[in-house]
Formats: sequence, structure tokens, C-alpha cells
Amino acid sequence: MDKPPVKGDYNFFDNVFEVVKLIPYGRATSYGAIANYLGSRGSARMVGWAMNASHHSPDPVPAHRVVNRNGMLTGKHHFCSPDLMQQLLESEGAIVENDRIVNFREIFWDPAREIGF
DNA sequence: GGTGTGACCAGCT
DNA sequence: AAGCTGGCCACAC
Repeated sequence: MDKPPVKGDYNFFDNVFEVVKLIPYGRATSYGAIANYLGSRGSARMVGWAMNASHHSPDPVPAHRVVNRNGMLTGKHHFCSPDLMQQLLESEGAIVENDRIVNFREIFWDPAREIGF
């Protein structure tokens, strides 16, 4: 009912940022999980888009904790360094091999299950 | 204002 | 079994 003082509606992006920032240490989630939490399964692409905008976000967004459904570091190329994402994940205890999180299933963090519930 | 793209996912062939 | 296409919504030109 009120128009936001800022141009456009960054609600979607902000929502994604909030969820990503809520990811605990040593955990990872997938784009689809966040999209599903937001209420749209098909909006998974928007989540990835939001990550791209995370660089414009005033607060640091642990985008390295967000990977695709297969646990593959598809967006590693979008970081300052392509190895930065893997380094961060490994630094948090995740086992990354061949650009893929081996124990992704173990560290998987579902917002709809942790927060939504 | 329309078109294209995009760090995806799921279904169909 | 694997590969391709469609679909979804928001942003940039």
C-alpha cells in the first residue's frame, strides 16, 4: 500500500539476501531451496540473479554458501576469484572437490525447514 | 515499453 | 541413462 521510497521493488532481492545471511556457519543451501522458501519454485533463477546483485548489497552476503541443487559451485566464476568460493567453503569445513560439495547433503540447510517451520 | 538474458529446476524424449 | 527444452520472475538496454 505504500510505495517504497526507493525506485523499484527490491523486496525479492532483500528477501534473498536475508535468507542467505541467515545461513549458519559451515552450512550451504541451494537456489531452489531459497526460491521455494520465497514461495516460487521456478524463481530459482531470480535467486541467482539476486546473488549477482549481492555485490551491490551494503552488507556482505555469504553467496559462497549458496550452490545449485547438485551442490556444484556454478557461481564460483562470479566471485572476485574463482577459487574464493571453494576456499571459503573448505574453510567452513565443507568438502569441495571438482567444484562440487561432496558432503553437500550433510551441510545442506533448508530455510523453509529451519526458518519456515 | 518490448526483448533478452540469467550463479536454476524439473520434466520430457 | 543422458541430453534438451520449457518455465519462472526480475533487471538491463
